[in-house]
Amino acid sequence: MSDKKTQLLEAAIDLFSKEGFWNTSTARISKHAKVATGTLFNYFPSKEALIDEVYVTLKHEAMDAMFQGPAGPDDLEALFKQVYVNYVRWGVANPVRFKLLEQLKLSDLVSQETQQRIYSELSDTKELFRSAIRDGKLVDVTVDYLTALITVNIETSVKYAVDNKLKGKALDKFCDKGFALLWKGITP
Amino acid sequence: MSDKKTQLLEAAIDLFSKEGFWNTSTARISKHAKVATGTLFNYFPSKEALIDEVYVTLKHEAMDAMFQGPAGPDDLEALFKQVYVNYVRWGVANPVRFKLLEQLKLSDLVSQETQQRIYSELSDTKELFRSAIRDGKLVDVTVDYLTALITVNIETSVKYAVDNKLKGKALDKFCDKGFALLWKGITP
Amino acid sequence: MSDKKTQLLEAAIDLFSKEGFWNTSTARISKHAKVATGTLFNYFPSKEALIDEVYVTLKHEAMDAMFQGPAGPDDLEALFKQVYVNYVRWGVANPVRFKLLEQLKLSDLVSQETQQRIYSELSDTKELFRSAIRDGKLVDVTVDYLTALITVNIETSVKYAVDNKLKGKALDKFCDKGFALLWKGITP
Amino acid sequence: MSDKKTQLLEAAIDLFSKEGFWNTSTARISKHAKVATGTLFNYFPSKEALIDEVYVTLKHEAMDAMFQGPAGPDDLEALFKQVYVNYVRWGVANPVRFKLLEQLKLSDLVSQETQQRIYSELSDTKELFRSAIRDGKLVDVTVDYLTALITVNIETSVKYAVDNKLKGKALDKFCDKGFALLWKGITP
DNA sequence: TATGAATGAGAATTCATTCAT
DNA sequence: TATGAATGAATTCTCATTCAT
Repeated sequence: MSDKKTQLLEAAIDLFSKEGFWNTSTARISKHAKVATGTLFNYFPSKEALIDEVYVTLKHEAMDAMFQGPAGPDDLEALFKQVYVNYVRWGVANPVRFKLLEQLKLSDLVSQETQQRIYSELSDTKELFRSAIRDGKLVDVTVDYLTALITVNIETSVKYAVDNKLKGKALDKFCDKGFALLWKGITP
Repeated sequence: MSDKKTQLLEAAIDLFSKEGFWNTSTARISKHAKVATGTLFNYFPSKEALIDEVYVTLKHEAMDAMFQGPAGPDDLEALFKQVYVNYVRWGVANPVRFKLLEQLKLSDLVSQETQQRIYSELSDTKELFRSAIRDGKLVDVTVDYLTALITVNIETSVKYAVDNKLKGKALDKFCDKGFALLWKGITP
Repeated sequence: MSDKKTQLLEAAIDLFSKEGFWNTSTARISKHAKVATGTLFNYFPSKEALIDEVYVTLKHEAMDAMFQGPAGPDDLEALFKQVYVNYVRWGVANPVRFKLLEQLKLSDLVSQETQQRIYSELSDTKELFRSAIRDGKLVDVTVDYLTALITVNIETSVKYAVDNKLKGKALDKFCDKGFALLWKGITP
Repeated sequence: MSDKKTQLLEAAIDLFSKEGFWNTSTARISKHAKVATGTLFNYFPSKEALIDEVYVTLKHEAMDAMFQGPAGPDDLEALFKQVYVNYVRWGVANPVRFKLLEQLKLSDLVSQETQQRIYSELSDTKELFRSAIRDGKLVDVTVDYLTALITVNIETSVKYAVDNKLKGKALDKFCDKGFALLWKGITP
């Protein structure tokens, strides 16, 4: 990715998280990225497109972080915990990016197409949920409802860890306890 | 509350939910409320103050709805379930207001003071949680974490019910199952 | 018509004729009219709408000037000459407005609707042409062609009189000769 | 003329006629001509210079078409008719170029120098008019006025033929009638 | 208290032109 | 000679807020 494009994305992330999307003009983003006002529009056709790309960038970073590690689909609990811990750790390590991602998700600023695109990248996970429910390994509610419940639980946990600046042993302990609680709540 | 003030708040709720906060100018709110542009500023010193008051209004409506019914602090499960069901019902009956409330909560548009004020009105509930944890009736995590988990679970449930337009028996059944899941997840 | 609206229209006419449409920004028009930049958009929803209204204003002025005088449809030649002379006189008296009108007509800047609206106000004249052709008082070509020929002849005559700053006796003489030429060209 | 220069001129003609001068950016012209944005400025020092050259190109094409054929200055009517018919035919065959030429003439976009240059190429014609007037073969008005009248008559005729898409016999007939009308109007 | 015309700073976006490669 | 990324001034239009009536 071009140098200037990266600069612009980073500047946008920085300013958006500090000041909010609507209080951050494209002019300020350009200035913060040390490029001319017109340059922004060489890389992003509109402010909306820039926001979309910020979202995709952060989402991919978060997903890359989450889906790391040795655990495979055979041991469901280990896999879930791995994702849980990975995400909490990423959030704690990148609080600005985490907060921004949360805000973007609910802001109506990301286009439908982009949200669909990201969503479709998670179809494997959804399939995993579906078969786990069918096999009686997870509680018997609709996939969508279960997915939503799990998602907000993890997000809330990350937010708590971030807000309380947990780290080291305390963070490990929090993860253990938090995941245990989640697992208890979603297994039959 | 003055007639015009109510008209303005209702017009704001209507337009905010239809078009979003940033696409709704004070001029359009005034027109929608059938008052002059200047009149809005007789009742609200600024657009931000109007948004704050919209938030307080909706939050109070939701809270009034939630904390209704016979159940008291003696039977914790019955009380929780009552709140759970009340909120889901309110959300299903007022999807526009529910959605708006959710958006406002995460938008950085409500001032810190207002959020604090609302939060402090919930101190009783928090106290209830605290003693329930101490008595071993709820899982042993911090009050803040538990409160957050319960809150997002309920919100997610309402959103699911709203999105799927559940009503009648199906809604009752969803509430039963959803609450059972929640209760299982937060009791030792 | 409101004071400010008139100021804006006059400022627009002045600047458009001096600098051209595309070199005249709305900001300069506002400043020239001694109102704030936003005020222009209280009276005209867009720059295009302003241009449209400038066109309508000038066109109506020109038409009001043309269709004055005692001659009626009974004496066709007298009527035509009256219009011819009226228009030449108006053009000579208002060279800036005349030039601007000519430019606007050919600039693609006036909306189709507005052109149609003006055109429809001339249906009487067209009807007069039609019946004169049918009665053998004018040469037998299509109404549209004849109208176009007469129009450009008059416009060319005005332009010549304007460019050469004819006035007084010289102007009268030019009108006599010019009209005689035109009349000779369009009568059988 | 260099290949790329021709491509650029043709691209400019194409886009100008489709979208207008002000809605056509140099970037789009370059892209349409399949050269880089900078290349345009290797051949034309500015957008204005490009427009000038478009004008000269089209004007020369039109003039080349007009002054063809066997008729000479001895038979004035035959010569005039030849020019008249040639121009109508060229306009009908090249409606896009004709329309563009008309627009350019009135747009203030062609520099004074260029207009002078073209004008001076027509001095022979003007001289022909002058002597014809002196010899009593054309009506006795100033050369400039007569030239202007004849010019707009022909242009109007071409426009009519173009707009009504005349061709074949209908076009021939129109030329005969139209020229007869013109000739009647400018001969004593 | 109600009105709504007026304000002017600020927003997103465009585009002719330059210049290092 | 050809390229096309970079520039930044300029443009149209918006809108929260004010204030004279």
